[in-house]
Amino acid sequence: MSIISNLKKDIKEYIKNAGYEVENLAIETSNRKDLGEYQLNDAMQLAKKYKENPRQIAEKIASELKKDERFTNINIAGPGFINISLSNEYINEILNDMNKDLFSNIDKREKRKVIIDYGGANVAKALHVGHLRSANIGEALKRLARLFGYEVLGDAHLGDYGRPLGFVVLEISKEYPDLPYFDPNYKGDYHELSLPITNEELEKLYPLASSKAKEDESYLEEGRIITAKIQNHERGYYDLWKKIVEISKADIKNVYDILNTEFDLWLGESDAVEYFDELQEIFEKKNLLQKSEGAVIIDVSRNDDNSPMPPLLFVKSNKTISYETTDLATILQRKKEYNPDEIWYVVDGRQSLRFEQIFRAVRLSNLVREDVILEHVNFGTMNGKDGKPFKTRDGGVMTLKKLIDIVKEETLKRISNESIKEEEKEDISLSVAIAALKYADLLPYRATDYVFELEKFADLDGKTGSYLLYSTIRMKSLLNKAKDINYEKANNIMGQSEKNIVLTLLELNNILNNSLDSKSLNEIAEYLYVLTSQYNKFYSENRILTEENKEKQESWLVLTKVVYRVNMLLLDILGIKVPEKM
RNA sequence: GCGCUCGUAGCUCAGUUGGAUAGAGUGUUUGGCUACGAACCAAAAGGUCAGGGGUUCGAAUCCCUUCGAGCGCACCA
Repeated sequence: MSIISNLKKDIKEYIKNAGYEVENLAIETSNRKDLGEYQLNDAMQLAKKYKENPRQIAEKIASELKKDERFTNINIAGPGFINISLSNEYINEILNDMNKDLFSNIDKREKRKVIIDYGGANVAKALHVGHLRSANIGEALKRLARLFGYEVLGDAHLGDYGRPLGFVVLEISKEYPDLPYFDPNYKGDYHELSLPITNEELEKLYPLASSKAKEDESYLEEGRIITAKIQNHERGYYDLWKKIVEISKADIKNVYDILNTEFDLWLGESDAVEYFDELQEIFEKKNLLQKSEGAVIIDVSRNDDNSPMPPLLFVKSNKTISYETTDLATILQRKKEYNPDEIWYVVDGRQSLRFEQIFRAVRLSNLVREDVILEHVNFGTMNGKDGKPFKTRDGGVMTLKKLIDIVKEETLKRISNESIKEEEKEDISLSVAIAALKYADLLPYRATDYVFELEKFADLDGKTGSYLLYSTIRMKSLLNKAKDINYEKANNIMGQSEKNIVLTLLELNNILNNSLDSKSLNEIAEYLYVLTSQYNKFYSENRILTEENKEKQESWLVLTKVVYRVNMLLLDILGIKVPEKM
């Protein structure tokens, strides 16, 4: 068990000895550091429950706490706040314990199998800034859950099955009508053909087709027909579509690689379609399918709904499968192939109604066990400064590649370290740029609506990814220079700056648990900054390598090592790689 | 119209199972490199927590209300 959990358990015991029972201990780091390091707020809450004077309760608890020599400076203030500080001996003990084994200070959880759906990339469409959050949050949640002992599969869940693909194929048929894919007499093997179209060209086709469709009804109809042809696996069209997916997937993977985002599964919507018939059977047996306006729908409304709940569209009136149905089929697929305990959908919050419909349909049909958790891990919408969906200055979409390039240019300018060779600068500036981007993206609370500002991401001073990298690299550099010094144990952590760092380290387990519970990374991002800036303050106040008091030096090096390792752990969870130098 | 989310420093955001004096970064002003890496450190200034009412020992946090913003409301995925 982690030190902090042990500590809480013991305090609960003291409260019990004083004659009171608490479920969740109300202890937190004090915001009155002049009075104590921790504040225990249970006395006031117990006063209501036991109908006693809170000051008297606090007195009784405090006298129990005073028996423990780990605590010092126990005092009572206001209506019944109990202030507690930790003894120097205990502070040193905490640090040594973390140095011995960092991971034993993180409370593991019962193993669960989780699939996280956090891709959202669409075939033949460039990844844009809107995909950043999904990738960053999903990837970090995957790593965080694994730290706690979960078995996690990340799925890219490619958008490879809708009308956009029909439009892209339609547009190719207009521009390259001579391709064998459109020749009904072609008998050869499509697999061996190479498509004379690059990914960049593919990405331009859908917007083009889409704008044409808006003006031209017959063009729209052609697109619908082709979409149906692909969905019906019609020879030629289906093969061309598979080729497009292949080209596009390679490019998407490339960008995800740069973002340190690694999927275990690269399934797409199309992979779930083979489960459609079985899905339909399940819903039919339960009598859940109804005909309405030429479509097949599922009524997912309930009597206690306080607003109209639209039905889930199962099959559209043009006989194609809706997005929601594809998701239902995917759930069936996941159940049969992976049998997860939980599925998390890291998707923009604007889709919450849709997920509500899907989840209701799952429950109505008992598609999965009742105890399987399905959760829409929603995140805030990305807008421009004007509050409208983000656009670049010329009104276009900011692609992720473009954004990465812009930030990389900024970081390149900042490299002033003379020991860095020209040929290393490219890699280093990219690493720093990715760190800056990911950190800026993960710092706000997950569900907060996102105001996208280029300056916010390109900023390299203050509370940024580059600050964390710089500081962490500096710690590593210091530890390297101290490698001939023998240091194993801290017993001289005395100064306030040093003690504050250990107190922050003590919070690690709480922070990680809170993050997993809220499925938001902002607490970890904030914690990294607090820990790092506390360390930097300490660093600027002391000269470790030339310190003559060897006990002090040894303690400081242990402290540096633990902070360094915590930083490396947390940066890894956020999906941020640390370069050797910068 | 109905529903969801929200309104905190000039700007961008934390803080919401109710805790003491509401925080950070940035920007502004100022100080610190002959230094273990100054992409750093220190300090100052900056607030009616959108307005009003309520609940209680205590409210940015919970309830009611007004104003304002964003999003969603079956055949786009």
